[in-house]
Amino acid sequence: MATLYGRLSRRSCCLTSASLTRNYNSSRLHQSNKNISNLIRSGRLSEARALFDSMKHRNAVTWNSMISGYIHRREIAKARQLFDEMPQRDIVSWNLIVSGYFSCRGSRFIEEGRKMFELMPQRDCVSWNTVISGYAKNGRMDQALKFFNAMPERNVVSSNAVITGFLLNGDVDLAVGFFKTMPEHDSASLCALISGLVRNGELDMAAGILHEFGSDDDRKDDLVHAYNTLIAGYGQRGHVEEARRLFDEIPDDRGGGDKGQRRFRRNVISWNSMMMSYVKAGDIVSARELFDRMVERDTCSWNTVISGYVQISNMDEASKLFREMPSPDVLSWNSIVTGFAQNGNLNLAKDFFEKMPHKNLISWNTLIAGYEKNEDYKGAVRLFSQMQLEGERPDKHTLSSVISVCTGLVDLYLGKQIHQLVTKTVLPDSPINNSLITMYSRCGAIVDASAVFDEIKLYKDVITWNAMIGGYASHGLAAEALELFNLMKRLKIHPTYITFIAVLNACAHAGLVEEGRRQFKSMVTDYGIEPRVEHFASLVDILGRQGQLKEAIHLINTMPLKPDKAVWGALLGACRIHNNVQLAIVAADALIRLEPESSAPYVLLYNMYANLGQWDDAESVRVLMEEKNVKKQAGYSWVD
DNA sequence: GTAGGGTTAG
Repeated sequence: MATLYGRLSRRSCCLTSASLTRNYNSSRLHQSNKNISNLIRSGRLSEARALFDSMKHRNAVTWNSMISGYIHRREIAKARQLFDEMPQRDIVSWNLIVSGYFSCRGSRFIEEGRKMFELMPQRDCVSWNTVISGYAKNGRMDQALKFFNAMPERNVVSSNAVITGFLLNGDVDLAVGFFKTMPEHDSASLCALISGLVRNGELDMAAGILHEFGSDDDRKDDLVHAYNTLIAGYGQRGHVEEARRLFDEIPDDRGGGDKGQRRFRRNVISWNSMMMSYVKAGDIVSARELFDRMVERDTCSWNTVISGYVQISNMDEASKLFREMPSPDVLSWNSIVTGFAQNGNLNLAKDFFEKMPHKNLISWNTLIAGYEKNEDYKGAVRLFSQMQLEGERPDKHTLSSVISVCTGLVDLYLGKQIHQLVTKTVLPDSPINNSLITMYSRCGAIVDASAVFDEIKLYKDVITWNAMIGGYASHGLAAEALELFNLMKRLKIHPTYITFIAVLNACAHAGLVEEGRRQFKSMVTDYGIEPRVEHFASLVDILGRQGQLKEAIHLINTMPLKPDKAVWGALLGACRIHNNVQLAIVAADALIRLEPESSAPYVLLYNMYANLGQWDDAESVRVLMEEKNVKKQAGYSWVD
């Protein structure tokens, strides 16, 4: 008995301790794996790697998690290195490495991904779908379809990837046709189709399909996703009524105890999307009404309504909500910084910026753009260097702001440095090129401006043309400006009112009265552009410079718009050139009415009298100025 | 740990 008991207990004791050890080890491994994936999820890749390196025992999941971490960061070389070092690769490792190559830009990577797919010891549905969606996302639908057709067993995911691919290429009809011939749809198929149609601007077609296929019972549980996409799509484009109609079609999620039974009902994203539609339409009252009616709000709900108040510059309400919200994230902070910066309150914007627990690139860009817009150029430059010191890499939004800063500072040296940074770090897009052209021409470097213009091979938008024509005009290069304008017209690029401001300015600088009149007329009759006060100012400038002062004042008296300070300023400048004191008094008088605090008209009149030797009159202008308590501003000299 | 779909900030 005792022997038997002893044997048994010894044996079971043995067994128990072995299995305990095994269990202990496996649960430790499991815990470490979980820690790795949590670290990766929160973006702490190097900590994950340190934990990975410290682990004595690893399994395939450990390796695969680490590989997927590198793939998410687009560090494919490191992912590949781990893949090669891995003692035993399973099918997930292979799928990961294939998807890693396909998610990198460039055909070299895609070919490598395909090569890895072909090397796979075995393949499952995921492997095939990875390749199909990889090709589809890179616009290679020929290859995607080739693999789709060659696949031994397809599932819905395969077809959904094809739909997404068609829609990324803008092939709306192919996508819809493919969807209709699919053997089975699931909620993701419908959602992929709807969101692709929305991206292609086919909102009403999307609504039709949603109503036609959305009533199938088996997908009611996820139908709300498709509705949300379409609500947001209508909202983004300002069709708030259509958005609201869809929102009202979804059964309400508030009150009532039958939540479990009703599968198709509003969720937080439906409410957020509807609020966003109102915010986009500038209807903060309706957005707020929805916000107050919501039962469950998430961070995005708060952010949406806060951004609504920021948009209408109601910073009291925006910051009140910001203080009330439970857990503000980077977006909430960025909205508040945007709001204060837009309202010219740079100090508060900076205060909030410095208090942020986490900053991202957008935080920096927001503040730098705010400084630029408020013309605190030195502050913007300080922030830009601070940003780089703190290891944040500027993107094209940053650089675009900083180029405008150089324009504001008229700092050609800094401008050239930024230009070099642009060439090294980003693919310059239209806004970047346009601000480079403006920067160079403001800094007097018209040759560099036209070099930027000439280097744009692919696409010049109308703003690019305007910037270049305006640059030539302000440098007095009327022939170049007009030549470019003619080229633009030959290329069928439709000029805007800004183009004509530049063209008229060019005529003014070159003394081309008839050409100026002709262009002004052509603007109205050939292009249907309503003349603005700036155009009249240019025309007055054109006439005035050539001494046609009577024609100029007649134009001012008969123009259909109220002449502003640019119009009267042009006349006053012309009077000075041609020594017409009588008319100068009229112009100066009008300018003083518009801007009583400005000293410029007084100084100009004073100098004119002085030039003519009429010192008594000059003195009376100075006395008048003193009486009206106008201070002479820097930059205006008593001496002409 | 791998393939397809939804909302917010510059």
